[in-house]
Amino acid sequence: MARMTVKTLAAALGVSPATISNAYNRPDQLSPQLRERILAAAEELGYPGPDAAGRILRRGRADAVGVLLSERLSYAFSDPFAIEFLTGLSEVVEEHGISIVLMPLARRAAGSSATDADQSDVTAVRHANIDALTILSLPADHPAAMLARARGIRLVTTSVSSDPDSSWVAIDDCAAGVMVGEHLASLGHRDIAVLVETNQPAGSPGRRLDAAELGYLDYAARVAGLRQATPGQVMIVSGGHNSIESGTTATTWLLDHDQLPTAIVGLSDVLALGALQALAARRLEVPGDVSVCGFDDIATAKTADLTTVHQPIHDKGQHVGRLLIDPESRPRQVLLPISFVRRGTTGPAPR
Amino acid sequence: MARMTVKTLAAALGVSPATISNAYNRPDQLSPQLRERILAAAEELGYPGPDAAGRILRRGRADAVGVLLSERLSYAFSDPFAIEFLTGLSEVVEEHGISIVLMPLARRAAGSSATDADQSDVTAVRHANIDALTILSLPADHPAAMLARARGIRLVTTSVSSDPDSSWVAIDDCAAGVMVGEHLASLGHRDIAVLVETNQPAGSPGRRLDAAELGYLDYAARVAGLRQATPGQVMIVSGGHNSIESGTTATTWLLDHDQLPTAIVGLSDVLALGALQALAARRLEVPGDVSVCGFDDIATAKTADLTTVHQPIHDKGQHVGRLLIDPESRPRQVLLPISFVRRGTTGPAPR
DNA sequence: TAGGCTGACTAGAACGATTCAGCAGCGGGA
DNA sequence: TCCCGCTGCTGAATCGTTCTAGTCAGCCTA
Repeated sequence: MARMTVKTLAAALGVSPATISNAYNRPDQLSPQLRERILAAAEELGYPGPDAAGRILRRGRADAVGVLLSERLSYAFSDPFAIEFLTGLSEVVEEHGISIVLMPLARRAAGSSATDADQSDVTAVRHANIDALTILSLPADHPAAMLARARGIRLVTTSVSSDPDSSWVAIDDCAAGVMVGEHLASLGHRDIAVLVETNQPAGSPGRRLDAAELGYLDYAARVAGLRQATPGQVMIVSGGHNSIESGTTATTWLLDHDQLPTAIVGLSDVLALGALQALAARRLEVPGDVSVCGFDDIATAKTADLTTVHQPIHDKGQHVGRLLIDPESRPRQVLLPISFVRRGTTGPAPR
Repeated sequence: MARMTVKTLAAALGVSPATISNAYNRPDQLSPQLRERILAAAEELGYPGPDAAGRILRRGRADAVGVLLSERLSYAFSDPFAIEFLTGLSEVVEEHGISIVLMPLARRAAGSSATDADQSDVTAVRHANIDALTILSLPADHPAAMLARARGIRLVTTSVSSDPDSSWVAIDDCAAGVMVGEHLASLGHRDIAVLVETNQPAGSPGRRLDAAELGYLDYAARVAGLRQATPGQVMIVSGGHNSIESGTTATTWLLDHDQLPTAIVGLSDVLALGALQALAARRLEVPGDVSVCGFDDIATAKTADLTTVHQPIHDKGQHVGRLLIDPESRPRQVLLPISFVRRGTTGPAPR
């Protein structure tokens, strides 16, 4: 038997396709008896209801929003920040029956392009059937974002932008950096290392970065703020993508290269937690020998007694969710409050 | 200016729409010069590439797989099992450039239906544009699963089924239950309480369930196995959906109703962890006063020194991922190994 | 009885792309 | 010289639905 469509079912029942459609989507447009008859026939003939693809094409709406988490989808799931963000986001969108599409951002096989960001393959967002998109931990001028804009997909980013036509929900990353910088400066730290994430594959060796290499980084403003508020030198190190493991790798690199500063700042809490692990493994006292500080205040930061900058991650997700499903397309900007949280991992710089 | 489509771009360039399509999808079908010319014109005229909806309708493939996690999407993110499963799943699918669609399962507003499961609204899976679907923590005969089958969507479930036409990746839940039962029996426990999840809203009060009420439960086999291997009585209690909080609620209910057994079995590790918290809050010794045991062996089970039944969650996600994207549609079944992990939360029954 | 209104249903045109069969034109082998 | 096959491109059909603009019969009102 041929595939059942709205047309074949209509033919079988001797009614118009439009009526079948109405039976499913607008019950008030036809008599209850006929509707019952149609639904019964659908059941009997095995018509599974309107096809999603056809429906979406015609209606011009997918009832789904996209989330681009980071270079590798699978990394995101081990990132408490991403999880908490997603929780807030999903609370809002699921309330409206909207689905969430998580898209991979494959690395292009042969990369002869100039910039780092260009290396990622955005076909997934090109082919994705979504009404709106949000990107996390990616700069607002990332190719994926540009493509979304070009495709006419509502875009909500998570970093401050001066463009009044863009929607975003963000914190003042520079101010956050300043908070940490001032705190460390007041404690006498003049030699600081910053742990950043890079989109290097897992297990990459630690390495030192030039400030210029930070361009691609979504959180570059944090480093800028830190630098601004700190009288001493700031070295930038990375151990790979955003994870505890990378924090450990980067910190171990510092230790192995005899570059141990008096304070280590993880650009995210997980990186800072990784630093704590590496230091513990080498029997170094925190904050006696080294101070450690993070950003974001994820749940485990509290457990680990990590000094950090709090931001309302869950709220952020909710706000983004609201903007994503908002039918009125006027761009909106939301700046969320942050606060410095002093805990036990920072102390006076050793002499 | 009118919206750019493949047709308008073709007209502007004086070529056929087919050629535009080929320029994007089959570069070998046209000369490199023309392809360049087309791509350049697209850039200049602001054509964002083929529209996703039209493309999907025509090709009959969405390049996306769906995941139905549980009653509430947002709950799933706080469930380490789901996260680990998703990690494995995403590793596989992102490798193929396939997106993951997380779908909500809204509760229907007015429920006059007979069964519990019927109460959930499956419109999300009806409208979802996906090639395959997997369901987690939901019985294989859940309406959502039935609908997926009817729609001709490949379905991969996570519980054993005798139907040779169905694909699944699962463990032997009954055997897992037996393992726990035998362990507890050998320690002299004759009075056991099982903590189960129900799809009740968050913050529901604890309550006792009849065995008959377990029908809807995906993990009913675990209870059956447990009962089978245990000589004593087994009481079933719930505090709501699968979460630490529910475990606490259910355990508190036991304490408040003077029904404290010698052993508490959480049907998942998070429920067991909740039990541990509730017991600690009441200053009860584990395993001195009460033994506690879980299922699944999530990462925190190890940290909490919780006795449990190990299953390869990450592998499970990977296997499901592979079956989801497998183009050859022959159904496949995968039974994963399990092992009992005795840790510190179980001990001899007190007299 | 004419005119207007309402409720129930329909015809047919989009929506935007992909794909298959096919058709020029051209170079080369026999 | 003839014919074959190849490259590069096109025309038209198709995917399955929804929506707009109706038609039509029946009923109420004046």
